[in-house]
Amino acid sequence: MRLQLVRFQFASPMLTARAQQIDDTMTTYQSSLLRLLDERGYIHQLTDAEGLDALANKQVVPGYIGFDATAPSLHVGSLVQIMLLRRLQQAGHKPIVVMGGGTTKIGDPSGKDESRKMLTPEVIDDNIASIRTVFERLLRFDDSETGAVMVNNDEWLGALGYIDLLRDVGPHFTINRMLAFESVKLRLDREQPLTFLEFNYKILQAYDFRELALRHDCRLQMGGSDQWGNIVNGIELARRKDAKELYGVTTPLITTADGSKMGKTAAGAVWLNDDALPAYDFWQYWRNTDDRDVGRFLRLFTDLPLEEIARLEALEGSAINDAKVVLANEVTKLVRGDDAAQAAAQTAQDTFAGGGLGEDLPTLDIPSEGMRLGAVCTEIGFTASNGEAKRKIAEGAVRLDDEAVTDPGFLVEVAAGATVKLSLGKKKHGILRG
RNA sequence: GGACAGGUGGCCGAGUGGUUAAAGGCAGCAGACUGUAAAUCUGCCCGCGCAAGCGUACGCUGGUUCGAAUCCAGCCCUGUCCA
Repeated sequence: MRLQLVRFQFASPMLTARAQQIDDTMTTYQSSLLRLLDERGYIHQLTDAEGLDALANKQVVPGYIGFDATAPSLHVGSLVQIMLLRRLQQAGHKPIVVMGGGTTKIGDPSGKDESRKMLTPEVIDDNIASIRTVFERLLRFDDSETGAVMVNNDEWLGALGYIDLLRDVGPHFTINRMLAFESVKLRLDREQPLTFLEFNYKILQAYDFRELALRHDCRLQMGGSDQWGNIVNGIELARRKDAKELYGVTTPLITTADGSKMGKTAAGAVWLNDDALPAYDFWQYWRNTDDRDVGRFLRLFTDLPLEEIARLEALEGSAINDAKVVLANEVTKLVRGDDAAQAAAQTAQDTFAGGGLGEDLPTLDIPSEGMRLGAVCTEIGFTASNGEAKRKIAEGAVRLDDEAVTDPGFLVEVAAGATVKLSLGKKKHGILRG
């Protein structure tokens, strides 16, 4: 929190020399790629705007973004990067999804307080397979020139011997410069440990870019602003080793208007995979977007035309809620598919506007002998523990069929075949079935 | 290997023998106000139990004491400086 302000001050002049901060006065781009990225708000920094602009105008540019394989699903925090690959493809270029199977074995020190636990190769492979399903909705994978491909950096990192690596790329990194990295400094400033293993992450990331340039003629790496240093490292490495000209783009750190990072809720991360988070909850996340974020998010996370977005964004007062519904519909459609989006929207409509029950709400079967209200709240997932449920009940936050129930011991009974609406607060609604 | 500092609830951070399930802040949840927004005010915020109550908890293991997050010993881990 306290270091956030100096976040973008890169200490080494070497790193910033070729960077170009994008500002309002930036001249318009020639290539449809950079125009698209620029007008939709994806660009934070570019290594060589003119060079990339010219290249994108002249040929299909293969570009990649690296993703973690530490969990079976990515979450909303990665969605900007995924959308960025989608834009790349929309602009007629080739997206390369790099899964960090090899680097996951190490752990990226960026921003993290503590070292990650190491995962077994089997778990990593399963994670990658699961994550791939989301990419398949948002990108077109095929063998054509602009078809997306997914690769695992374990393919090359795994085969690399340590000595070979040291001899090959080691000479191109100085400790002096590595120490200047924000992610490294952060750890040191906090007096937290940074292992040598994690320290090496930077070298491997640079190696990825070079390897992709050789294998897939990849010319562009994109990523979050925290990846700037890694991207520049890769570019430097390829220039020195192979005399290749590569390019980098970073996106702004996408925060919500109240300053927090995207994708965290009390219940946990907002996962992209179907089986990690119900579509209804995913839809609700977007429906609850802060007013100030609506326009920005529509540009970043939907394919709606800019004129349409401008119109929605201009809505004032409670009318902006319509824009939020559109946002929720569109994003859910992209990430979860049409059906899921429609079901979630319909459920929200029925539940909130209609005051009734939507089919897509979480549902719990009540045994014939009944169930205590506190247990019901926890079982359906509205509260984390019975204690919390009881507190909420005592506070008058829990309603059955819109009637507040304040007795934590209340025995919930639902006649066979009947349904009762359970609500906790304004936003959490569910169905109890007899 | 040596000297010093430190390890507290999701995070930050008080607390040096009892009234401490542990100040305060952040995050979170709920109530009021609204628009399923923001801001603000209020309440809640370890677990189990309908409840009385019980069980866990201040790096780990033992010890002192009627009583320990607080004292002692050993160990583990982290940082800083030195070798």
